[in-house]
Amino acid sequence: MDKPENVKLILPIEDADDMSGTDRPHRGTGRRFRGAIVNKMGVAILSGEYQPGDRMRGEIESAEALDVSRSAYREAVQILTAKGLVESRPKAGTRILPRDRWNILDPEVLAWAFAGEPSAEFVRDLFELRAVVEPAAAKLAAERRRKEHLKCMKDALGIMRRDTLARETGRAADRDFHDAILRATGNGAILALSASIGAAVKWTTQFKLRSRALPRDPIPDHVRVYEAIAAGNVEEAGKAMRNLVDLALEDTSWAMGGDSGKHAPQRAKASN
Amino acid sequence: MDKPENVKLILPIEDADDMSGTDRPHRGTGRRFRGAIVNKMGVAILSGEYQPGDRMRGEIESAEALDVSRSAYREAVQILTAKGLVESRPKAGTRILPRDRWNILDPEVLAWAFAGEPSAEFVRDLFELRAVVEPAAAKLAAERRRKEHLKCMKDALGIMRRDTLARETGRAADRDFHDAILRATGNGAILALSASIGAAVKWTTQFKLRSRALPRDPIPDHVRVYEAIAAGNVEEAGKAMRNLVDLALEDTSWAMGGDSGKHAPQRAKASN
DNA sequence: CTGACCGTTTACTCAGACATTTTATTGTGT
DNA sequence: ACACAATAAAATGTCTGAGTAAACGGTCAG
Repeated sequence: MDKPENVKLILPIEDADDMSGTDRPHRGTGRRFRGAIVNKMGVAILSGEYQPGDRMRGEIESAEALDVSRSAYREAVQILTAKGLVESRPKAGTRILPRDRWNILDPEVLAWAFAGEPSAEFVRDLFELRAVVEPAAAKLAAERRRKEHLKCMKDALGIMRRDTLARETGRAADRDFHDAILRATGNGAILALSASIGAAVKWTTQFKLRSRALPRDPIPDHVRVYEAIAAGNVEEAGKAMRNLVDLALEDTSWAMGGDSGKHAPQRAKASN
Repeated sequence: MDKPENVKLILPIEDADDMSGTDRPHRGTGRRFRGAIVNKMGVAILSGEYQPGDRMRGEIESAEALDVSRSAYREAVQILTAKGLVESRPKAGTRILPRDRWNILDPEVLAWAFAGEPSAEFVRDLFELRAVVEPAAAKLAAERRRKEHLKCMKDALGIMRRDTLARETGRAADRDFHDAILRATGNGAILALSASIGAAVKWTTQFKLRSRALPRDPIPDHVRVYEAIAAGNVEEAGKAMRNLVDLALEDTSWAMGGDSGKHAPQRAKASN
């Protein structure tokens, strides 16, 4: 198994900021800098340090500032280009693209967005996507689930019950549960949203943990979804999942500081 | 094992001037090969020419086969890595990743998938995603649409009426219409699905054109969606859009040969 | 049969140079 | 004075060549 990304800066002990004249002995050739640079720049862009339209400094200058060769820096920029974050042209330089060109559903981009404090607006957007996709996914899963999917969900539920959302293992099981549902749809396109949904799920629990000492027990809601899917009850699966997401949204928007949306009436549809 | 020697890579679309006749000693440097290589390899992977698990040949060999320098080849591979198509490690070489790690919602990846004949299964998946997202998006749009969104939709409808789906301009207007709805949701995460939805829309019309000499007139369905959104009628917008997508799915699955609309045991593929 | 060792293969990085593209400026003609 | 073409400069794109670190696969000892 591979986890999304353990983003620790592999950059050597000295940071990019130049230490006074300490030159290491032939530091790092062949050490996989590229990933570190990409992470650094990705987080810088997603956090708003560089803003859309800004022009970055030239390749030579940037590479020197990061203390890497121009090739390594260029490969990093190519990756950012591939994710729609920047664009480079021969004389115009490398510019940050407007937000609507970013591939924010890319797992790595998503991780960069959540490396800092994501904006309330962004979290709300992800939640809305979740509210759109997950109930429909549950309905599809109820039609097409196989034994192995049910086993995954059941195992995840067991771990959630045992460890609760207070432990990381429990939170991971929560994500696994939702991921299993997406897999059970048998739809690759929907499964590709796993990272996005997972991020929203993760932040649900984050906000829950922050806001209340004793959060609502999530197990019953999850069990209802599981049982409906196991029974092949399509409509009930959709309803149960919708209820689950609505409750999560309620908790989260409440914890994020009351009425966070620029689009006001979110609470109105919560009529169960 | 031997790859054809004259794999003249497809030069950037803008210029295919020389390069085919006289082989100069100073063959084109500084000509933006990277994008061409990425496209070539991306299409090769998405079309199944390289299959998941396959190991590509080494950098030097591949670069020579493509007749570019190692740097250009490497930058291309980095882009494929960024999109989750391949993974390279020092001694293991560069391998194609399993399908479920591909970022198939990435606009470029999607384009590569449709560069060849996409599999019926893939088109079905995209359609299901569309059926999930678009009705919900229409409901959100009915709540939050602004004048400029309505204008976009109206303009697109006008062009569709004038040019029909027989002309490319008309088909582009169709995509613009659906895109405007996604923009009207005011949700960046949902808007990021624009490329995926657009691809599904595009193939709807493709299949329509192939199958019937006189396809169903799409205008009335679109008008119903537009009017519901303009009127702010949330439920009606959702219903109208669901109806539109259902009809499109009907046409498409019929044109794609048989009952591929239902997720039946159509595992016709060998080896999963 | 298990575990540690070691060489080979491969990607990763560095460095310096040149070509190309694009923008900004200048010059010219009407 | 304005439009348009030629030119200069700045940045990315590419090439070459070399050395380094990491992971795989076999080998050998326990």
